Amino acid sequence: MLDLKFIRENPDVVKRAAELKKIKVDVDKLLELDKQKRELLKQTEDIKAEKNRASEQIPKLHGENKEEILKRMKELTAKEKSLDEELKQIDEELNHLLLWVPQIPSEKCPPGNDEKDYKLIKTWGEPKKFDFEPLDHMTLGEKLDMIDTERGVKIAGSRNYFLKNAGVRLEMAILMFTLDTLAKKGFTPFSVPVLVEDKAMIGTGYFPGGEEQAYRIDKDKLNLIGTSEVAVTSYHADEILTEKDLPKKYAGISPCFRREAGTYGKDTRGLYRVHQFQKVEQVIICKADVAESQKMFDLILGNAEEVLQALELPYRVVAICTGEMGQGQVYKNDIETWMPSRKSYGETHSCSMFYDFQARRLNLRYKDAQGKTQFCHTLNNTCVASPRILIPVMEMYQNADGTINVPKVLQPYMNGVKKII
RNA sequence: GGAAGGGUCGCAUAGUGGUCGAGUGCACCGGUCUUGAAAACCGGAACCCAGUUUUACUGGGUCGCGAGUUCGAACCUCGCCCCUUCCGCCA
Repeated sequence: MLDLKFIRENPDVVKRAAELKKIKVDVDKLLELDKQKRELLKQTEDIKAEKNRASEQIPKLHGENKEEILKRMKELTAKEKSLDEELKQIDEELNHLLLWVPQIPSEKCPPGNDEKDYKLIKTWGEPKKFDFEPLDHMTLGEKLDMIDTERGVKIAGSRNYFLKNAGVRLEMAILMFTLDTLAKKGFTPFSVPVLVEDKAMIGTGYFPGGEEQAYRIDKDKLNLIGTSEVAVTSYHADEILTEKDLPKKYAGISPCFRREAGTYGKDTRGLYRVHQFQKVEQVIICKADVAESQKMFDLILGNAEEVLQALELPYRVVAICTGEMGQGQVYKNDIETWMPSRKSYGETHSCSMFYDFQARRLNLRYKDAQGKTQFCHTLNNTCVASPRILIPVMEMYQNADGTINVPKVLQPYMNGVKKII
């Protein structure tokens, strides 16, 4: 959500942002409603002020004077009621429109509409050259009895899977290694509710607009989260934090659920695109300062890179173009990790900064050093997501005989096992 | 799921229709006093919206949320949410 004052003063900037992000929102209508609202507000507040003054007098009055003023009060109340009704309608419409207004993308974002327009920021490591014909993670997983998608689909439909045996242990090892890495850097781990109310989905910017991507438990009006970001960023909603307690560095771990609507027929083989996965997510809540936000962005991007480097997986970092950015994002980088079976880099991480977009929706504030109350800035980045990360791990570490070496840093998390056979 | 009790400015509480413009205690911030601290005393302090002459002032709103009764609601009525205790069920 943007500050209404900002929209009033910069309508063209807002319209341009909506165009770049391909979001349909009638800014002129919004400003017209805003104007109407303020006019009505003035009228109803004048009436309320008169009523308040009269209320003080009434107990002191008697007889005719009193009858007269009571009559006047009745009239005022009737007028007030109809104005309030009108105001309520306009306010509802205004708030609805406001929820669609996008955050202004940073100047640094490459313009464009799809992956072709991403800008390469950096690459790390070299795609591996095998001296044998490498297998893909599915073939390896079936051979080593680590993955069973056939039965996953049998009981849960397409894009579902079982992990088994070393598959389970490998996933848990990666998650625990990542959580430990973050804990050492002062991140507080969170295990979160995966079913949340609408306000958390709206607060983090997923609703309205993302309803088709979320599983919905209608009976209880709850939604399955697609990322622990939703719960962790909402953790301090409606609170006023203190500047000296910022930044908050949080690490959420949770199962994540995505309907993958509109991706029919895309990435159907293997563990790349599935309905349920596990993720360790970094969430930052910091003071409202652009330089501080940038610093935090670099920090959480660096943390994710550090995990990939520890796993010795080649990757690259790309800047996402405006047309592919979310409504609330100011700037976004993806990390793509080399996946031999795809013969390309595949998205494994997504790092976003929001400035105060989410904080405004969540009513998440802090008192600054001068004692002024301000909206916080928020950011988040994947630290690791499984099973997608299992694709490069299994494929990069495979041997000619179909066994898989366990990355060195994960061995302590696998009871010292060095090789999956 | 059933029964009872409860939700007031950080915490604890007072408040049963107008003087609540929400009192008191603790905690907090500033000051006086003190070598310093404590104590004592004095003062201050929430949040949201609108407007203006914009480091300030004025008006409006906020006692879990929403509606109703009334000239007027923290207070009365109804609905909802949440918490506590007991019973039932249960990983």
